[in-house]
Amino acid sequence: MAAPTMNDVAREAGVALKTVSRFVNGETNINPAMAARIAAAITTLGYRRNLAAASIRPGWTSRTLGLVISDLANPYYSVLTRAIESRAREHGYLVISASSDENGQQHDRIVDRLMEQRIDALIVVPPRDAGRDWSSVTPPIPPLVFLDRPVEFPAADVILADNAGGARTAVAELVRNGARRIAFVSDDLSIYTMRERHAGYRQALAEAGLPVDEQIVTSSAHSSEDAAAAVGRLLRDERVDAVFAANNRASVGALLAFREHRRVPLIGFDDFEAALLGDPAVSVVSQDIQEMGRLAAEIVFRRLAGDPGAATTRVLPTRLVLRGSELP
Amino acid sequence: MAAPTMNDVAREAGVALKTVSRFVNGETNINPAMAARIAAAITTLGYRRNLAAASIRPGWTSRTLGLVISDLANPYYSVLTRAIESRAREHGYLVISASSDENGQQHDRIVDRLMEQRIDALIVVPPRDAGRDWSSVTPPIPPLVFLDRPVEFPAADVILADNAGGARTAVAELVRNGARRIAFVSDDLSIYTMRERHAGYRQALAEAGLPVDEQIVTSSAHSSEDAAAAVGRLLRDERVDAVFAANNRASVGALLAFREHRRVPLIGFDDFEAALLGDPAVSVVSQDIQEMGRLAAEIVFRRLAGDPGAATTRVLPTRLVLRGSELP
DNA sequence: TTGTATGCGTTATCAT
DNA sequence: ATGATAACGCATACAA
Repeated sequence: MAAPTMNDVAREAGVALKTVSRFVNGETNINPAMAARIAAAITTLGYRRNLAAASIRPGWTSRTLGLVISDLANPYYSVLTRAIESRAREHGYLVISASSDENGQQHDRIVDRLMEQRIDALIVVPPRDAGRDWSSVTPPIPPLVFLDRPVEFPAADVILADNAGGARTAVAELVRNGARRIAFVSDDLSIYTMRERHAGYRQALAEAGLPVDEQIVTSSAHSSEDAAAAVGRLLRDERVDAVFAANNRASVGALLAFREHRRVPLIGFDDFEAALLGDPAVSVVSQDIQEMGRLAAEIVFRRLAGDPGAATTRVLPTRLVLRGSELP
Repeated sequence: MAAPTMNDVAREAGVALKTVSRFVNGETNINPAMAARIAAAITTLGYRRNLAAASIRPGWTSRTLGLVISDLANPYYSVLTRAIESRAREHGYLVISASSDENGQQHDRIVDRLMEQRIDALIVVPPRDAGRDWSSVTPPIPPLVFLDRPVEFPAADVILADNAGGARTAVAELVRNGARRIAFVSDDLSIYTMRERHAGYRQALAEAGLPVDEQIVTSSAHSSEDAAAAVGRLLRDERVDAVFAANNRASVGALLAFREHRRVPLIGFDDFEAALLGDPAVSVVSQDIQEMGRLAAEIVFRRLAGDPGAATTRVLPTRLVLRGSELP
């Protein structure tokens, strides 16, 4: 009833345990006759090797990656996860992913559990509210890559997007098209990416010699419904003549609000499926999420292969995709 | 340099291995003084237990779930995965998920690997092109749940959505609003859900006494771009007076085509983010994906708790959400 | 309450 | 080429 083991196979085939191990591990120096007997025994018994048992041997690992993101239900993270998963499988690795919901405690519990599961490497999107103090974590620590948000931890590689630069370019474009009073809609500014995009927004205004008015900056748009309500309020200000939406939820919210009030020029951060369906289609600051995932996996496997180089920080460029919604 | 083990902790604390094991497993009968020494040793050494090692002991498991879906980048599956992940964590379980890309070989490799990793249970969306012949898989097999598509395997539970019924209701609604020549747009009919929705479409037409015209049935819409092109072609037929889109990609494609040609009444299968942004908003047959994930997890943990009941097949209802696009 | 000895399924050493 | 035996990190009878 219990799962058959190598020992069972060895007995069934009338060979020694070690020979089965050799066969299973694809070693070549093995008598064809014995190999056939072993193969037959494996089939009749329905034997499957136990990788968990194998992985506790010195020099062996779980061939498993840990990934901690904010929320897999958000397309941004699911596309990212998919990209990492694809690369991982090319290397024979499986991915264990889990969502922190931006909750520091939940994040920490997940990380602890993944470490106990002995994942070979860890890719982490740090949660909004701090989470674990990495600097106090004692080695050995598996290869560690932070995504999207920087963390003070010398041993880890970091991959960021050019959030500030992308936002700045987008807002400058709105200004170039004649906007003078541009509203800013984002999720909580305690989130690094939101802060950076907000900084880019302010920088663009400053460069254009335009004033920053906190009345038209709102950072409470967690869902698209929140964002729709917020933009609705902002549009009551007749002088608001454009909107910069700092994430895809905010963009969707702006579109919803436009339906009920009035349309103004809009650029959003992050591409989203519905962007093409707007009339006009929605212009966005696009980041290459797949590239970020690919790069994270590449770094991880380079580290696992033994690359001892100093930790790196990569900032990926963003791209302003103009589709019409930026125009008055 | 290597990760510290229980033995290291025991030596550091000056106690026996077993006492550390007791402490780590939260047993109570333990001398407070020793407990303190052990706690200190764990901190200084940075000890973390090795769950992989623990899991090979009889009676212990990996506390890990395997999940095989089609494509995590598709919002349908990412929401599903997220729902399962949330429930799993409530039970102290981690989820290893992987995408088959509807490829039978890839699916089988993933399943094999997950079994070798000794996941405690397996949740599977069977791939389009057959994949593994489950009936030939030898026990013991972990608790197994098939999602979205039925499989001939008596030991497994199955959760389906009412694909045919949902499609039938939607098409009937289009008919009720005066449509007489309704185009059908779907992904490949080799996919079970597409076949079922197609059957519902035909049934509704039959019940309305309307003819089925294969000229306006297209099943090559894998992406929204494919779907847009297909719908564009269909709309050249002046008499096409409505579209039923059999999945969310097809719905998006229809909306794109409407922009370039003409708008006709539309109902889609599966809700999608952009549905609310259309003008009019897009009516859909909505399935409760979260409920499906929740239910899958519930069944799994009931089986893991030892429920020996016969395998069940659940068919979840769909809901027709009318938002305006169904009208002429 | 604490410790000793044994085994889980696997791979590695070293002999044959 | 094959096999006996030890070891991986952990938990559990069982003894003390």
